[in-house]
Amino acid sequence: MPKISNDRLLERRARILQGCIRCFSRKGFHQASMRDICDELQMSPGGLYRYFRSKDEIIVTMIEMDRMQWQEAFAGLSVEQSFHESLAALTRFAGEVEMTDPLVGRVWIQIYAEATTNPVVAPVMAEHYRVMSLHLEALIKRAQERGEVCPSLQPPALGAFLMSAFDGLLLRLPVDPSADVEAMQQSFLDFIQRLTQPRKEVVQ
Amino acid sequence: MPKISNDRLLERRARILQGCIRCFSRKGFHQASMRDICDELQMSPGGLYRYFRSKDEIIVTMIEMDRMQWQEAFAGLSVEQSFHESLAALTRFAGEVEMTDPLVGRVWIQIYAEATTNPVVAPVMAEHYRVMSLHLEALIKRAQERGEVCPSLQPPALGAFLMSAFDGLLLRLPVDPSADVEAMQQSFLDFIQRLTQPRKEVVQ
DNA sequence: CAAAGAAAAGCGAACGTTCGTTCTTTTTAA
DNA sequence: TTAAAAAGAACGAACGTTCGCTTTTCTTTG
Repeated sequence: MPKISNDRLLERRARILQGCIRCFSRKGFHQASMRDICDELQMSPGGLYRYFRSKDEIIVTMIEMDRMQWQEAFAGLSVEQSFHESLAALTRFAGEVEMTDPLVGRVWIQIYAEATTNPVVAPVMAEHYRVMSLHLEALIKRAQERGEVCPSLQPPALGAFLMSAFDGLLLRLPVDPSADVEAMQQSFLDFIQRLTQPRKEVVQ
Repeated sequence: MPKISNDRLLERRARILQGCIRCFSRKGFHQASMRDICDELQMSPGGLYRYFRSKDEIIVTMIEMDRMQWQEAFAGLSVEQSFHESLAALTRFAGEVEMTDPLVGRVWIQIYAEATTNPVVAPVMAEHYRVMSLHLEALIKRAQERGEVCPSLQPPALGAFLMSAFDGLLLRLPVDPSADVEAMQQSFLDFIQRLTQPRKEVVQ
């Protein structure tokens, strides 16, 4: 009874998701048909549907995998790192998993779009966003306690600002072919450093 | 010979676009069928296709209409306004045409998504983004010449940062039901004020 | 230790819908 | 009377998904 091992199953699903990213980034979520995905992966519809019950489940799984990766990224931050070192590390991580590979960035815009109308995707995406926001706000609060970030800045508002800035970068990349992701990320970090540093008046 | 007048034709097209916004925001660009749009507008496919040659042309027209509106918004800025008054005015405009009505915000995410893969939409969106960026950079340069914005900040990088922040807000709204658009816009403006104000060292 | 057996894994044709668009027909208004 | 405008039936293509069949692979057994 050749029941696939759990590791093999996860590996298969991961491989399928990679193929889906290629297809979605090439044609878009709804333009890429299940047949396209099958062709890309050299498998049959029947085989594909053994690993994902529906097209929606594919996109939902993508979001959940991303959430797990971000969870690890936040967990991997050291308390010894400064606020700006932490932000830089997170930015580097974002670049690696979402932006440097232009394929993934495109797919993320499509996931956001899908979440606006698809009732299966919406709650998963909302939860993803909520968790990310909380992580970022916690990071800001800690930085304020250590005097690295001006205490007059409200963590929820500042967190929203930072998240929006980097999310917005995601929107720009496919539309601006001349954009240099890493240079932009670095300049964003510089701006944030300048914005958040405590004022002399406040320190005194 | 009832040939429609030019005004009436434009009015018709505008009404159709409004209906499309309702449909797209409800179901998404690809999930909303031409039939859905016809039902929403109480017209027939034949009638609809008299005003738009294809579904792509609808979304392209939406982008071009938006570009014209923004062109007017930038043109309407007074040279007497301070940089931050100008930004506030633009933000208010963005709120009115794109964010306060949650329908439109959703549709814009879909337009971005469509632009990542649809070869008809992509160049129109790229041009839209390019023009917006140039306007914003020009505004920043003028502000620097008048000493309202720290001259050490690079206009292209700062412009990209500001645009990303507000674009990112667009992404957040449908995903975060608790978000208060206007409060967030205000806090963003405050952050930008703090970020851009000239430093004492530089002024001296 | 091979061969039988069983059940999961994989396949791909086929399903019923629905899609964007076209085209012929009817209505409308000058 | 006439030509534009609106209507809506009809088109072929393509969609996500299903389902019955074949292949593969591991356990069990002689």
